[in-house]
Amino acid sequence: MRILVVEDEHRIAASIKKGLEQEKYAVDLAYTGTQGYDLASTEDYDLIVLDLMLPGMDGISISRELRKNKIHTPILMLTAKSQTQDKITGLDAGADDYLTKPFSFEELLARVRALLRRPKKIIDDVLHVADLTLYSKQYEVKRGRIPVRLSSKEFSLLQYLMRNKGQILSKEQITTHVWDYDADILPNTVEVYIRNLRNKIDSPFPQKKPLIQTVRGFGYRISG
Amino acid sequence: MRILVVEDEHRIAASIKKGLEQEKYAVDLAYTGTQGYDLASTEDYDLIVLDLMLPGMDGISISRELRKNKIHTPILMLTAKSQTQDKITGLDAGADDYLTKPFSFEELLARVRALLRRPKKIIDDVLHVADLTLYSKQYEVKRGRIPVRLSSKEFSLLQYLMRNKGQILSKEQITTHVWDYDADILPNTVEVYIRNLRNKIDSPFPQKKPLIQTVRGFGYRISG
DNA sequence: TGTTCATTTCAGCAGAATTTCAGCATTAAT
DNA sequence: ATTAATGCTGAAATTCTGCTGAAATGAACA
Repeated sequence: MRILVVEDEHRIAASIKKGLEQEKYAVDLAYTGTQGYDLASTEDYDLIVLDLMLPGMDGISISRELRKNKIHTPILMLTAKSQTQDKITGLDAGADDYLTKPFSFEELLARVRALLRRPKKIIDDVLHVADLTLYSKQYEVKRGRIPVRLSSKEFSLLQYLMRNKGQILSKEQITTHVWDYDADILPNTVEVYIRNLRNKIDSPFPQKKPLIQTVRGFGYRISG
Repeated sequence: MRILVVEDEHRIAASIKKGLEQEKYAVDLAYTGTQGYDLASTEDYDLIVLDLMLPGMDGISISRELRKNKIHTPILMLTAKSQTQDKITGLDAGADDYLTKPFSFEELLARVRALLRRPKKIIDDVLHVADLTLYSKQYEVKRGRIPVRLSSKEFSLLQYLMRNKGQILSKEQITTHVWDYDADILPNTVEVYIRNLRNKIDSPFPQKKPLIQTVRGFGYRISG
């Protein structure tokens, strides 16, 4: 799957690229509107992630021009504020979905997958690891029959771990996926949140095998 | 009997159309998800045959959106693989039956007939949560036997909460559902309306368990 | 025009969540 | 055994969220 990211803020662009590449997508970057438009109209992408405000040629114009030229690559528009008007104009211009900054990488990924129509992602509404269950829609987590109360960050982190159960996830991977792209998070923060999670899903059940494992030097993993 | 078939593979779509027309059904075709959704939400069909994988908008989203908008036309979902998980998700999303590809036309016909025979579901006019009752047509709300006077926004908000009872609804979800699409509403407005509702349906009944719950970091939920 | 009611915003507060910090513990490598 | 590096922990610092009383705005209507 090839994805083109058109975003003038290099830092954000780089962070998106990195995250998507970890998900095994092939990512090209463009930093200006014109460059983005040229690539989009000459190369064959599966998805275009398009910033609304760009030097050279703004996102809406690009979108409109591409559609006019019968290029129907799905477009995910990034907009700075939740300006309803922007959203409408963007969708009018041919964007397929939009995302309001700032967003966490998981949100971006969810939209990307939706646009690429991966049926896989539809499945993960309810996640299981051993007797731990996470209901994404209800924001509910249970160990066996016991409900577990989590804060929203704790919830996102657990969700990310469970979506990748059995896999070792580095602290860096965790921060790029669970936090907003512009969050400047110390690795220690992840450690603290891991501890919080353990205190809520492992420590209260000493008779059960702990689910969250530390893999020294690499990261963390959840498995049953 | 009017049937809408949403299927991107033209060959399959044409074949279904032909077969159904031989059975004296009136058949419309849509080749993309968005087109399908538009037709389904504006025209009055007796049945929708919906492919799961579609360009533009997948079957599950269409299904979910239609149900959300109180369109209860029976849906027969066509799925490529016999993924149980897909089926469950599909049923959750409001589909009434399934058919796994590839199928014979006779199988399809059997399901179509079964679904058309079913008595039409009655739309939920009267909503209940514990002893709270909301009469949509009458714009009337009662806690037990006591009538409660609500403003129109309060009413819409309560209706939305009750239609999704037990589910956590974020402030953003609430604003997009209860307010006009172009309303630019602060999250605080939702907070204020929640307070108003509480003052009318919970606070006056201190002996009863409050129905509206805050789930910090996620949103609000009504449940009995 | 004024009055009333509904709607929306504002500003301040309290408490919760998030993040950092500094010291300690554990591990792996010499 | 010594030493870095890495991870863990309690607690403090900071930021964020939700709640609230009250004010501003808007709409309906006499």
